[in-house]
Amino acid sequence: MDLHARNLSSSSDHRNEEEIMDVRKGPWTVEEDNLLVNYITVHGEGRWNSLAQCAGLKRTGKSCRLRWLNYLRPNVRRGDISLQEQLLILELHSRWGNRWSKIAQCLPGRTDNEIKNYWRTRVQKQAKQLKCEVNSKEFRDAMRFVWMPRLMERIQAGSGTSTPQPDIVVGSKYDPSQSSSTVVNPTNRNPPGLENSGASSSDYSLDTQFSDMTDCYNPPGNYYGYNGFGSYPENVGLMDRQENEGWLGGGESLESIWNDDNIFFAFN
DNA sequence: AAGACCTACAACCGCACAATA
DNA sequence: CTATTGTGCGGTTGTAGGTCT
Repeated sequence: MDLHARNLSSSSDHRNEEEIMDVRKGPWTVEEDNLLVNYITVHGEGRWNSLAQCAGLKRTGKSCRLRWLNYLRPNVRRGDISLQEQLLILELHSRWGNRWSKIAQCLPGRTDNEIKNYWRTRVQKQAKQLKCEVNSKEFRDAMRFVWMPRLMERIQAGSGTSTPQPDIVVGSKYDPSQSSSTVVNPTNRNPPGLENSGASSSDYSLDTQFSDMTDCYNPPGNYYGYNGFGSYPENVGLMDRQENEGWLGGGESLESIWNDDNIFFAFN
C-alpha cells in the first residue's frame, strides 16, 4: 500500500471515528478553552488525540494542538506586526520561501499561522496590485531592493519619535473569570482574557495598525548588520550587497513599478 | 439605512514524515 | 519489515466585522 493510499484509509477511519464521536468543529468556546488550558497546565502538552479525549473535549487532537499553539499557549504575541517584524518576514521569506514555521521561529511569540496570514493578506495583495506573480523574479527583486530598503528607511526615520506599539505579550489568553458559553469570536481584536482587562478595543483596532509608521522600537542601526531580534538566526545576512549591486541595473524599472503610491498602499 | 464587497484571521484539511508497535 | 499512530507543516476556507456605494 503506498503512502497516499495509507493516508486515504487513515482519513477514512478518522472520518468514521469522527462521525461516531460527534466531533465538534468551528470556533472554540470559552469552556473548551478552559478545558484545554486546565488539562495542559496539569498534564502538559503532547499526545494530542488522547489529550482531547481525556480533557473531555469533543475535538480532534489536531484541533486541540492548533488551538493551543496558535492562541492559548503562553507568550503568544498578538497585535500588529511591527515594521521590524515585517522587514524580517520579507527577508526570511526571500531566503526560505513559504517555510512559515521556520520563519516564525525567528519572530518570538509569532505563530506560523499569523505570519502566513500576514503574507497572504499584505504581500500577495501587493503582488496582485502590481499585476505580477508573488514568486516572480520581478516581484521578489522589487521586494528586496525597493520595498525592504524603504521599509527600513521608515523604521529609521521613525526611530526618533518612536512610541511603544500596542503589541501585547499575553501570558495566556485563558481567562478563568469568563464562564459563559459564548463562542469565542474569531475576529475579535481583543483576545479572550483581555476583553475585560482594561485594554480598550481601539488598542487592537485598525486605527493603530500602521497608522504611525514610527511606532517602533530601537533604532536598528546598520540594516546589514542588524541584530535587533535576540533570536535572529545565525548567518541570516539580510540583503546581500553584492547581489544588490549586481542587480541595480534594473532598479529604475522597478522603482517605477514600486512607486510611492504603491509603497503607501503596501503599508496601509 | 442597507446591501455588496473587502479584509483579517481562526480553523480545517491533506499530506509527509517520524516514532512506535 | 510493515502497519499504525502521532505530529507538524503548508495550503485553503469560512466568516465576523469593517468599509464602500
